[in-house]
Amino acid sequence: MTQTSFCCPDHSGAQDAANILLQAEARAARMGLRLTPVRRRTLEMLIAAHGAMGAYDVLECLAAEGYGTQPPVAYRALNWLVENGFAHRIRRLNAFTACAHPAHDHTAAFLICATCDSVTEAPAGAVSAALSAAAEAAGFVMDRATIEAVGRCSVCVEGTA
Amino acid sequence: MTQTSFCCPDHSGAQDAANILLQAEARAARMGLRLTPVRRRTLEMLIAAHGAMGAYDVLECLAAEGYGTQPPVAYRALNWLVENGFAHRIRRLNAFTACAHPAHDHTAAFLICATCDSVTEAPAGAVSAALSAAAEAAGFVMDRATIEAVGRCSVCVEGTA
DNA sequence: TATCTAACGTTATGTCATAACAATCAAGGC
DNA sequence: GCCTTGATTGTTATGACATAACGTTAGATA
Ligand SMILES: [Zn+2]
Ligand SMILES: [Zn+2]
Ligand SMILES: [Zn+2]
Ligand SMILES: [Zn+2]
Repeated sequence: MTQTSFCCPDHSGAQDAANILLQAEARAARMGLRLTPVRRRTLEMLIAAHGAMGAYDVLECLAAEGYGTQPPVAYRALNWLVENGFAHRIRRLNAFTACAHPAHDHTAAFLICATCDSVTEAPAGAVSAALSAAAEAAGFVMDRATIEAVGRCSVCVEGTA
Repeated sequence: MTQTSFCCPDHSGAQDAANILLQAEARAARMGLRLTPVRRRTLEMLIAAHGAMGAYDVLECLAAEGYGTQPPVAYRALNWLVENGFAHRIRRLNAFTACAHPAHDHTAAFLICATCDSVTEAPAGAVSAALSAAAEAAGFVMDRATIEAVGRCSVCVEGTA
């Protein structure tokens, strides 16, 4: 796997795959987090997938490479990656995707294309702030958020227009 | 069922249950939508539940009242309600909730309390606008969105402080 | 080395959701 | 009225997603 950049316009501004992995490794070392073989391989898969993967897709790959063959193996690795900021869960798709910016903590928003199924991580600072403000108006203290938009990506909009 | 107002502070500003149902009926009539017995009963349940209900919870109630006993019965009613703006789906909970403002189309945000499991629908105009803007910056055209915050509601914050 | 804990793997089960098809019902044209 | 047509409701069966519980292994600690 020597891919050094993404292939579609949706990701023109994203870090390339190798760079994402480097950021993740640096962060794991810095925080004393154990990026074990299963976890690391799972993360590599998510990065290479260039989009969202279901837990059972991940499991299939892991099993083919000699790791465990049962669902908890995939779910444990995926949940650990999510909890530690290396990946995100896309609830609308019941799927997971590698974080594009694992170097720093952040709330992410996802742009899900209804036509080509692509998933793009977008900066959600302003959105998160607006949501937090709306919550505060109701006396609600926000810990974390799920923010997902469904529509058409730039490629598919072009095709339709 | 003659409840005319909600019981907890989280909903102090919400329309009361009967009023929500009236709004929904008016809207159905106005738009020529068929609020059939199963659909109407399902909506009433969601309103009375005063929070989110899983599809299988709904199914259990419907079955007990003489409607169908199999999952598609509940899912069809729930999906119809969601598609036509009478209810919302809470993805984080794999559950559904009655729309608090069925009179007009809107993007909703949900405040999910991690302590007491309450779910509150909050106005999401500003949040949706911010998300739409972030999407547009990526050339993405947003159709609809899932916006859910997890944290602690005003009641539970009080208790902890 | 002895001990402790995190991580891994398994079996088994639970929960959520839909495909496919048959029966029924409401509305419009004859 | 009677038939056609599409929407709605019901069923059986299956698929997809996720976790509980427990034993084993591997790394760290003393
Ligand atoms: Zn991220
Ligand atoms: Zn697309
Ligand atoms: Zn609503
Ligand atoms: Zn609460």
